[in-house]
Amino acid sequence: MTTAEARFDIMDILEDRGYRATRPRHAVVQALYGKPEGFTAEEIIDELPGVGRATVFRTLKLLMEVGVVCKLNLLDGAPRYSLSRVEHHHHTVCVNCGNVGEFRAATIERILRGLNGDIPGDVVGHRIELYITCNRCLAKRSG
Amino acid sequence: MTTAEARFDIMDILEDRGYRATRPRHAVVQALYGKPEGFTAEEIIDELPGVGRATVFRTLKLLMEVGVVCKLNLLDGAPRYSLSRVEHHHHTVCVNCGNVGEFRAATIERILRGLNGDIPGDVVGHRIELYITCNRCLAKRSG
DNA sequence: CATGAATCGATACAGAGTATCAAAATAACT
DNA sequence: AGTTATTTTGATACTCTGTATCGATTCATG
Repeated sequence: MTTAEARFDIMDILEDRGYRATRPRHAVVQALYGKPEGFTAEEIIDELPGVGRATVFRTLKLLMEVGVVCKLNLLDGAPRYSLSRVEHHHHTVCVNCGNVGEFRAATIERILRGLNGDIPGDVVGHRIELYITCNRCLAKRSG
Repeated sequence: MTTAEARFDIMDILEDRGYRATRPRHAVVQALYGKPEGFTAEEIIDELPGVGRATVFRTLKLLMEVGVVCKLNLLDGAPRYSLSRVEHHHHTVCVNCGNVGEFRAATIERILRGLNGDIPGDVVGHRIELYITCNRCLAKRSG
């Protein structure tokens, strides 16, 4: 799937859910494609001076609602967003530079489902974050 | 371990690391023992009018540093703190009432360690949150 | 008890996100 | 195309969570 195609896919998802495919939303979605390793809301706001601050946050919230954007926290709690590439996944977060990646681990999903009896309630979801030092930061450090 | 003993343990941990066992810190630590299911910073601040806002946050940060308090986020991102009872653990968070619990799952730790080859970097830590509807909320809902 | 370091409280500030609301864009319907 | 109803937008003020600053206080030590 190319970037352009993917972008229109996302706009289609919004329209399918009854949201309008407006110019500001297009702008935000397009900006996200330049951020394969995660981004902050402020980054997007700065890159799109024509789009209001509130609209950027509203659009990110919308995209999270429809499942194409995830929000996560760096180790120090700083918020970071990430465009989802695969359906169900979890995140690696570099503790050094903050870059975000995705990974899947079906075994873990299975274990978490099996855990249900040990948990005082009904499991409705989960979140896993792997904190790493990414290869780029490792290289920089040794080089 | 009783509450009182545990409380002094925490103060000991602080002293062992070179921090002073002051009256405000005692007050915060004691307050946490009344919150077995998690708490917000604001709750503690309100309960301890004699302790300054900044000091409560400073103490929570200190306690996180020495590993006896964890900070986590509800599904909506609202921050919540939790006193740790066991060494390495993860959290259950009720999506309805926000109560926090702990669980351990050695199998998952093992899998995550084994994942190292599939991850573009060095794994330095992880975080797992199980979102649940807790038994109390289930009971309320059906009752 | 004097001295210096650690800690405190008050307060101002910062970062991230939301509420409000009038104006603009869009869709739907003649 | 023109009118109307609805959604969305941008500006701005505000909230919430936490931090920086700084003079005053407390504490450990000699």
